[in-house]
Amino acid sequence: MPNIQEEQTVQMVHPSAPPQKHGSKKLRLFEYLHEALHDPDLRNCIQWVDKANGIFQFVSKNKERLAELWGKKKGNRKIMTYQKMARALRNYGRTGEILKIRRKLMYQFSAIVLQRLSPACSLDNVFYQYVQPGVEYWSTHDCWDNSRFVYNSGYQVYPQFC
DNA sequence: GGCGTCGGGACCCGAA
DNA sequence: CTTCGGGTCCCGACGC
Repeated sequence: MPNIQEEQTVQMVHPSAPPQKHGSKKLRLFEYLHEALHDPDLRNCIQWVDKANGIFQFVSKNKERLAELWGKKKGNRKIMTYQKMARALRNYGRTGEILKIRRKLMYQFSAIVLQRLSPACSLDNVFYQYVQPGVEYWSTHDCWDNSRFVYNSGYQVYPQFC
């Protein structure tokens, strides 16, 4: 099992940092999506495909609604659209925070993010998600095997027909 | 054609 | 005042 240990402590904000008002930290897109995934009212917009591995997907019909909510939450001038939101999502591919899965509207939280988002979640649940801190991840392309969820490295994220 | 995806690039805004 | 992070907005191109 990979050792995803104290990444958290490293990322921790120093106590010397100025306190946030009303707990109003800057909400990150992936945090919002994770929240949305646990909101029953948004199940027609976004839903888990494989919760244990952080794989989720947008619902084609209502993905714009979720995008709009996100845009409002951020107080953007123009209305947020799925296309624009997905642009931000694509940038996560470079940092490895969220990876694109070669399936329609499907993405995956990396293990570190997943862990940061739900500390209560045991590492056992994500043990075969292979994300190492400091390693670069190139999203999509040449990393897909049609028959199953497989990444560049040959990691199998979704054990189905093995 | 429609829908989804991709990535460059300019720009914005709040925090450092 | 400048830099930087994290988007935001627009766009052309491409694949299914």
